[in-house]
Amino acid sequence: MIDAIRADLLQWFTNDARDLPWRRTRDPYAIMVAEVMLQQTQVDRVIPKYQAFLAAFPTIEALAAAPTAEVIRLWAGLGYNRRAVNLQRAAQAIVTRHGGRVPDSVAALRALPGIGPYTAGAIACFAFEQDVAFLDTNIRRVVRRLCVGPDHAAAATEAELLAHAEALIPPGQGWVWNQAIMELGALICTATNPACWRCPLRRHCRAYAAAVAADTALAETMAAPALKRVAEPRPAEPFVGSRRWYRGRIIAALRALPADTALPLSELGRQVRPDFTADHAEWLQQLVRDLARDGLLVITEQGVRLPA
DNA sequence: AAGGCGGGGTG
DNA sequence: CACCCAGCCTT
Repeated sequence: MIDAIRADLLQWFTNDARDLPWRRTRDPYAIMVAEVMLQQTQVDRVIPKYQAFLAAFPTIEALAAAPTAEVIRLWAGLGYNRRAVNLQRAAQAIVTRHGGRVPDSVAALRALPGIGPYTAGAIACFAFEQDVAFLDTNIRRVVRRLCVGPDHAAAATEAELLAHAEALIPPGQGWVWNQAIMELGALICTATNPACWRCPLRRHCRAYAAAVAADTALAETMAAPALKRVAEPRPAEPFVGSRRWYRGRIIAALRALPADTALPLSELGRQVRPDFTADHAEWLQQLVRDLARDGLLVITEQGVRLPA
Protein backbone atom coordinates (compact mmCIF):
# COMPACT_ATOMS: atom_id res chain seq x y z
CA MET A 1 0.00 0.00 0.00
CA ILE A 2 2.48 2.59 1.13
CA ASP A 3 4.96 1.03 -1.27
CA ALA A 4 2.57 1.73 -4.13
CA ILE A 5 2.21 5.34 -3.05
CA ARG A 6 5.95 5.76 -2.93
CA ALA A 7 6.50 4.05 -6.26
CA ASP A 8 3.78 6.03 -8.01
CA LEU A 9 5.01 9.40 -6.82
CA LEU A 10 8.67 8.69 -7.47
CA GLN A 11 7.87 7.41 -10.94
CA TRP A 12 5.97 10.59 -11.68
CA PHE A 13 8.78 12.74 -10.32
CA THR A 14 11.30 10.97 -12.52
CA ASN A 15 9.27 11.82 -15.59
CA ASP A 16 7.74 15.21 -14.82
CA ALA A 17 9.99 17.06 -12.40
CA ARG A 18 11.16 20.54 -13.28
CA ASP A 19 14.86 21.11 -13.64
CA LEU A 20 15.54 23.54 -10.80
CA PRO A 21 19.06 24.81 -10.11
CA TRP A 22 19.09 23.92 -6.42
CA ARG A 23 18.30 20.31 -7.31
CA ARG A 24 21.61 20.08 -9.15
CA THR A 25 23.76 20.73 -6.10
CA ARG A 26 24.34 19.45 -2.59
CA ASP A 27 26.41 22.48 -1.58
CA PRO A 28 24.91 23.26 1.83
CA TYR A 29 25.51 26.98 1.44
CA ALA A 30 23.73 27.10 -1.91
CA ILE A 31 20.88 25.02 -0.53
CA MET A 32 20.58 27.37 2.43
CA VAL A 33 20.40 30.40 0.14
CA ALA A 34 17.76 28.73 -2.01
CA GLU A 35 15.61 27.63 0.91
CA VAL A 36 15.61 31.06 2.54
CA MET A 37 14.72 32.70 -0.77
CA LEU A 38 11.92 30.20 -1.26
CA GLN A 39 10.23 31.16 2.01
CA GLN A 40 6.92 32.57 0.82
CA THR A 41 8.32 33.27 -2.61
CA GLN A 42 7.53 31.37 -5.79
CA VAL A 43 10.07 29.25 -7.61
CA ASP A 44 9.92 31.20 -10.85
CA ARG A 45 10.83 34.43 -9.16
CA VAL A 46 13.60 32.91 -7.06
CA ILE A 47 15.56 31.27 -9.89
CA PRO A 48 17.20 34.38 -11.35
CA LYS A 49 17.81 35.92 -7.93
CA TYR A 50 19.39 32.71 -6.70
CA GLN A 51 21.82 32.65 -9.60
CA ALA A 52 22.75 36.32 -9.18
CA PHE A 53 23.14 36.00 -5.42
CA LEU A 54 25.50 33.03 -5.67
CA ALA A 55 27.48 34.80 -8.37
CA ALA A 56 27.92 37.80 -6.08
CA PHE A 57 28.56 35.75 -2.92
CA PRO A 58 29.95 32.38 -4.07
CA THR A 59 30.87 31.14 -0.60
CA ILE A 60 29.53 31.46 2.88
CA GLU A 61 32.65 33.43 3.81
CA ALA A 62 31.97 35.88 0.99
CA LEU A 63 28.42 36.42 2.20
CA ALA A 64 29.50 36.78 5.81
CA ALA A 65 32.09 39.42 4.90
CA ALA A 66 29.99 41.37 2.39
CA PRO A 67 28.57 44.82 3.12
CA THR A 68 25.02 44.30 4.31
CA ALA A 69 23.96 46.97 1.85
CA GLU A 70 25.07 44.73 -1.00
CA VAL A 71 23.14 41.79 0.38
CA ILE A 72 20.01 43.93 0.64
CA ARG A 73 20.55 45.19 -2.91
CA LEU A 74 20.80 41.66 -4.27
CA TRP A 75 17.56 40.86 -2.47
CA ALA A 76 15.57 43.38 -4.50
CA GLY A 77 12.42 41.84 -5.93
CA LEU A 78 12.20 39.01 -3.44
CA GLY A 79 10.38 40.81 -0.65
CA TYR A 80 10.51 40.18 3.10
CA ASN A 81 13.81 42.02 3.23
CA ARG A 82 14.56 40.94 6.78
CA ARG A 83 15.30 37.54 5.30
CA ALA A 84 18.37 39.04 3.62
CA VAL A 85 19.67 40.42 6.91
CA ASN A 86 18.99 37.17 8.73
CA LEU A 87 20.61 35.12 5.99
CA GLN A 88 23.81 37.12 6.30
CA ARG A 89 23.68 36.87 10.08
CA ALA A 90 23.26 33.12 9.76
CA ALA A 91 26.29 33.01 7.46
CA GLN A 92 28.31 35.02 9.98
CA ALA A 93 27.25 32.71 12.80
CA ILE A 94 28.26 29.69 10.75
CA VAL A 95 31.66 31.19 10.00
CA THR A 96 32.37 32.20 13.59
CA ARG A 97 30.73 29.37 15.48
CA HIS A 98 30.79 26.41 13.10
CA GLY A 99 34.09 26.91 11.32
CA GLY A 100 32.39 27.92 8.09
CA ARG A 101 30.55 24.63 7.74
CA VAL A 102 26.79 24.69 7.55
CA PRO A 103 25.65 22.50 10.44
CA ASP A 104 23.97 19.25 9.46
CA SER A 105 21.73 18.77 12.47
CA VAL A 106 18.19 20.11 12.52
CA ALA A 107 18.69 21.46 16.03
CA ALA A 108 21.81 23.43 15.15
CA LEU A 109 20.23 24.74 11.96
CA ARG A 110 17.12 25.75 13.83
CA ALA A 111 19.21 27.93 16.13
CA LEU A 112 20.33 30.13 13.22
CA PRO A 113 18.48 33.40 12.59
CA GLY A 114 15.75 33.10 9.97
CA ILE A 115 15.91 29.29 9.98
CA GLY A 116 12.63 27.83 11.25
CA PRO A 117 11.25 24.30 11.33
CA TYR A 118 10.72 24.07 7.60
CA THR A 119 14.07 25.47 6.49
CA ALA A 120 16.05 23.47 9.04
CA GLY A 121 14.47 20.26 7.83
CA ALA A 122 14.87 21.21 4.19
CA ILE A 123 18.60 21.93 4.57
CA ALA A 124 19.18 18.71 6.51
CA CYS A 125 17.38 16.80 3.80
CA PHE A 126 18.40 18.55 0.58
CA ALA A 127 22.00 19.32 1.49
CA PHE A 128 22.85 16.38 3.73
CA GLU A 129 20.38 13.83 2.38
CA GLN A 130 18.86 13.00 5.73
CA ASP A 131 15.48 11.29 5.92
CA VAL A 132 13.83 14.08 7.85
CA ALA A 133 10.20 15.12 7.54
CA PHE A 134 9.10 18.75 7.36
CA LEU A 135 6.05 20.64 6.20
CA ASP A 136 5.83 23.48 3.77
CA THR A 137 2.62 24.71 2.22
CA ASN A 138 2.87 22.11 -0.56
CA ILE A 139 3.70 19.08 1.55
CA ARG A 140 1.13 20.10 4.14
CA ARG A 141 -1.62 20.28 1.53
CA VAL A 142 -0.68 17.03 -0.24
CA VAL A 143 -0.39 15.08 3.02
CA ARG A 144 -3.66 16.44 4.30
CA ARG A 145 -5.56 15.51 1.16
CA LEU A 146 -3.83 12.18 0.74
CA CYS A 147 -3.95 10.95 4.34
CA VAL A 148 -6.77 12.92 5.97
CA GLY A 149 -9.38 14.04 3.50
CA PRO A 150 -10.93 16.99 1.68
CA ASP A 151 -9.82 20.44 2.67
CA HIS A 152 -13.10 21.37 4.33
CA ALA A 153 -13.04 18.26 6.54
CA ALA A 154 -9.38 18.40 7.42
CA ALA A 155 -9.13 18.97 11.15
CA ALA A 156 -5.62 17.66 11.49
CA THR A 157 -3.03 19.17 13.74
CA GLU A 158 0.41 20.13 12.56
CA ALA A 159 1.89 17.27 14.58
CA GLU A 160 -0.42 14.74 12.96
CA LEU A 161 0.43 15.95 9.49
CA LEU A 162 4.12 15.82 10.30
CA ALA A 163 3.73 12.23 11.51
CA HIS A 164 2.02 11.32 8.24
CA ALA A 165 4.76 13.03 6.26
CA GLU A 166 7.41 11.14 8.16
CA ALA A 167 5.72 7.78 7.72
CA LEU A 168 5.58 8.29 3.97
CA ILE A 169 9.32 8.81 3.48
CA PRO A 170 10.96 5.78 1.86
CA PRO A 171 13.97 4.94 4.03
CA GLY A 172 17.17 6.15 2.44
CA GLN A 173 15.31 8.23 -0.15
CA GLY A 174 14.34 11.29 1.83
CA TRP A 175 15.92 13.69 -0.64
CA VAL A 176 14.01 12.56 -3.69
CA TRP A 177 10.83 11.89 -1.75
CA ASN A 178 10.59 15.35 -0.24
CA GLN A 179 11.45 16.93 -3.58
CA ALA A 180 8.77 14.83 -5.22
CA ILE A 181 5.98 15.53 -2.77
CA MET A 182 6.68 19.24 -2.91
CA GLU A 183 6.72 19.10 -6.67
CA LEU A 184 3.36 17.36 -6.68
CA GLY A 185 1.89 20.10 -4.54
CA ALA A 186 3.34 22.77 -6.79
CA LEU A 187 2.32 21.26 -10.12
CA ILE A 188 -0.67 18.96 -9.56
CA CYS A 189 -2.14 19.10 -6.06
CA THR A 190 -2.47 22.87 -6.11
CA ALA A 191 -4.38 24.94 -3.60
CA THR A 192 -7.19 25.74 -6.01
CA ASN A 193 -8.21 23.58 -8.96
CA PRO A 194 -5.99 20.60 -8.28
CA ALA A 195 -5.38 18.54 -11.43
CA CYS A 196 -6.55 15.24 -9.94
CA TRP A 197 -7.15 13.78 -13.37
CA ARG A 198 -3.40 13.60 -13.93
CA CYS A 199 -2.34 12.98 -10.35
CA PRO A 200 -0.19 9.88 -9.83
CA LEU A 201 -1.61 9.46 -6.30
CA ARG A 202 -5.26 9.72 -7.29
CA ARG A 203 -6.04 6.09 -6.48
CA HIS A 204 -4.52 6.44 -2.99
CA CYS A 205 -6.03 9.79 -2.09
CA ARG A 206 -8.67 10.24 0.62
CA ALA A 207 -9.79 13.62 -0.65
CA TYR A 208 -10.17 12.26 -4.15
CA ALA A 209 -12.16 9.27 -2.88
CA ALA A 210 -14.45 11.59 -0.97
CA ALA A 211 -15.02 13.68 -4.04
CA VAL A 212 -15.85 10.62 -6.12
CA ALA A 213 -18.19 9.31 -3.43
CA ALA A 214 -20.00 12.62 -3.26
CA ASP A 215 -20.09 12.68 -7.06
CA THR A 216 -19.13 16.31 -7.06
CA ALA A 217 -16.81 18.34 -9.15
CA LEU A 218 -13.34 17.67 -7.87
CA ALA A 219 -12.21 21.23 -7.62
CA GLU A 220 -15.38 22.03 -5.72
CA THR A 221 -14.94 19.36 -3.09
CA MET A 222 -11.21 19.77 -2.83
CA ALA A 223 -10.70 23.46 -2.71
CA ALA A 224 -13.74 25.62 -2.78
CA PRO A 225 -15.00 24.96 0.76
CA ALA A 226 -11.60 25.80 2.11
CA LEU A 227 -11.85 29.22 0.60
CA LYS A 228 -15.10 30.05 2.31
CA ARG A 229 -13.78 30.57 5.78
CA VAL A 230 -16.08 30.13 8.70
CA ALA A 231 -14.28 32.90 10.48
CA GLU A 232 -15.03 36.49 9.72
CA PRO A 233 -12.69 37.62 6.97
CA ARG A 234 -10.45 40.46 7.97
CA PRO A 235 -11.16 43.67 6.15
CA ALA A 236 -8.83 43.40 3.21
CA GLU A 237 -6.41 46.24 3.50
CA PRO A 238 -5.16 47.58 0.23
CA PHE A 239 -1.48 46.87 -0.06
CA VAL A 240 -0.63 50.16 -1.70
CA GLY A 241 -0.37 52.79 0.99
CA SER A 242 0.03 50.23 3.77
CA ARG A 243 2.82 50.31 6.28
CA ARG A 244 4.44 47.33 4.58
CA TRP A 245 4.28 49.09 1.28
CA TYR A 246 6.01 52.19 2.61
CA ARG A 247 8.70 50.08 4.24
CA GLY A 248 9.37 48.55 0.86
CA ARG A 249 9.49 51.98 -0.77
CA ILE A 250 12.00 53.23 1.78
CA ILE A 251 14.35 50.31 1.24
CA ALA A 252 13.95 50.68 -2.51
CA ALA A 253 14.93 54.35 -2.28
CA LEU A 254 18.02 53.50 -0.25
CA ARG A 255 19.02 50.71 -2.62
CA ALA A 256 19.16 53.22 -5.46
CA LEU A 257 21.68 55.34 -3.58
CA PRO A 258 25.43 55.11 -4.22
CA ALA A 259 27.27 53.18 -1.52
CA ASP A 260 27.90 55.09 1.72
CA THR A 261 25.50 57.84 0.75
CA ALA A 262 22.91 58.87 3.32
CA LEU A 263 19.52 60.31 2.49
CA PRO A 264 18.12 63.10 4.70
CA LEU A 265 14.76 62.19 6.15
CA SER A 266 12.98 65.07 4.45
CA GLU A 267 14.29 63.96 1.08
CA LEU A 268 13.40 60.35 1.82
CA GLY A 269 9.90 61.47 2.73
CA ARG A 270 9.46 63.25 -0.57
CA GLN A 271 10.68 60.20 -2.45
CA VAL A 272 8.32 57.74 -0.81
CA ARG A 273 5.22 59.92 -0.91
CA PRO A 274 4.57 62.95 -3.09
CA ASP A 275 2.35 64.61 -0.52
CA PHE A 276 5.04 64.55 2.15
CA THR A 277 4.90 67.46 4.59
CA ALA A 278 6.28 68.26 8.02
CA ASP A 279 3.18 66.64 9.47
CA HIS A 280 4.47 63.30 8.23
CA ALA A 281 7.82 63.61 9.97
CA GLU A 282 6.74 61.66 13.04
CA TRP A 283 5.24 58.91 10.91
CA LEU A 284 8.43 58.61 8.85
CA GLN A 285 10.60 58.60 11.97
CA GLN A 286 8.71 55.65 13.33
CA LEU A 287 9.03 53.67 10.11
CA VAL A 288 12.75 54.42 9.97
CA ARG A 289 13.28 53.47 13.61
CA ASP A 290 11.57 50.13 13.05
CA LEU A 291 13.59 49.45 9.91
CA ALA A 292 16.77 50.28 11.82
CA ARG A 293 15.78 47.84 14.55
CA ASP A 294 15.31 45.20 11.86
CA GLY A 295 18.84 45.85 10.67
CA LEU A 296 17.65 47.08 7.29
CA LEU A 297 19.07 50.59 7.57
CA VAL A 298 21.19 52.80 9.81
CA ILE A 299 20.45 56.29 11.04
CA THR A 300 23.29 58.82 10.80
CA GLU A 301 23.74 62.54 11.22
CA GLN A 302 23.29 63.05 7.50
CA GLY A 303 20.21 60.86 7.23
CA VAL A 304 19.56 57.18 6.62
CA ARG A 305 21.38 54.62 4.49
CA LEU A 306 21.69 50.89 4.07
CA PRO A 307 23.94 49.19 6.66
CA ALA A 308 27.60 48.85 5.77
C1' DA B 1 -2.62 32.12 18.89
C1' DA B 2 -2.21 36.14 16.22
C1' DG B 3 -0.02 39.86 13.35
C1' DG B 4 3.46 41.76 10.80
C1' DC B 5 6.44 41.26 7.13
C1' DG B 6 7.15 42.31 0.09
C1' DG B 7 6.04 41.85 -3.97
C1' DG B 8 4.52 39.90 -8.09
C1' DG B 9 1.59 36.73 -10.67
C1' DT B 10 -2.97 34.89 -11.60
C1' DG B 11 -8.16 34.22 -12.11
C1' DC C 1 -10.27 42.94 -6.49
C1' DA C 2 -8.99 38.35 -4.13
C1' DC C 3 -6.00 34.77 -3.31
C1' DC C 4 -1.64 32.54 -3.47
C1' DC C 5 3.16 31.69 -2.65
C1' DA C 6 9.47 25.93 -0.61
C1' DG C 7 7.83 30.70 6.58
C1' DC C 8 9.76 33.13 10.49
C1' DC C 9 9.70 36.05 14.44
C1' DT C 10 7.66 38.72 18.07
C1' DT C 11 4.04 39.67 21.22
